[in-house]
Amino acid sequence: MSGCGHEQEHALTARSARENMPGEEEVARVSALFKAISEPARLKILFALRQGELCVGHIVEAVGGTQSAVSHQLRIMKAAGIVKARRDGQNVAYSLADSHVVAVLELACTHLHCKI
Amino acid sequence: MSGCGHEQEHALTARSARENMPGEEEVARVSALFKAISEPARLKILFALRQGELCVGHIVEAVGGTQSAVSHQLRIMKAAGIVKARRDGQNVAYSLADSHVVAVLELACTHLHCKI
DNA sequence: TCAATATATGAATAAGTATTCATATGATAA
DNA sequence: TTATCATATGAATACTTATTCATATATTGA
Repeated sequence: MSGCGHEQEHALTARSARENMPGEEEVARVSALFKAISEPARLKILFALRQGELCVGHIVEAVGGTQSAVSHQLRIMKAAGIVKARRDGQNVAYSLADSHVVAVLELACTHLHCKI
Repeated sequence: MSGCGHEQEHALTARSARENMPGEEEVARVSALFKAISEPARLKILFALRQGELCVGHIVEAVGGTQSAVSHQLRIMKAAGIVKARRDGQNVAYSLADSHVVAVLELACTHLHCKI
């Protein structure tokens, strides 16, 4: 396996990595969160909602695609705790669940050296 | 489409969303980044590398799975600019490309109210 | 050079996920 | 209540992505 030249240094790191490895359930939750914001179509919805609350019809206008697809995507992000919904008469208005989402987005953009 | 009750407020937001929507290419880059860190197997590798540089053999020990699968996952994360590789004799040592990655991870955990 | 070890990779299959289509639900106004 | 508009959803298909298996490459020591 690892007759690694840095046995001394790496062995400690490896042991520490095993000991500090989060459990399957926590890993799954983090995974679900990133999956929910990793599809281009959903990212566009997030970028739109960054400007403020929007009802589904306006989201469809802003990001393109069909009403059905957008609705499915909103459901996934709502289940992941990324957006929240509020019924408003015939419409349903969506908004970002909290500020962490935008912060994660902006940090990612910083990493990519892009000026979104 | 949207005879939305909040026409006045939402119309401005919707226009702003359209105007500030990043281009396809930028969306794709952000998407690729989040995809790269969204698989449980890859997340585990990131959690391991958070402790410091590790060669492939040690990563396999820390996260489980086959050598081949881990190698494929490392390739994906390297292509996404998340980890970097350094040959060290027979081994290849991997480490996190920069601190933004850990920051994104930790922010995500904050969002999920988990104490990783 | 040969054998041994560590890592990488192409191709196939398996698994997972998005999109579409048809239709259902919920709300309003007539 | 009925017609209409906005949104949601189940099921099927299409698409994308991960994992496996076999094997290739690279490095070191004998």
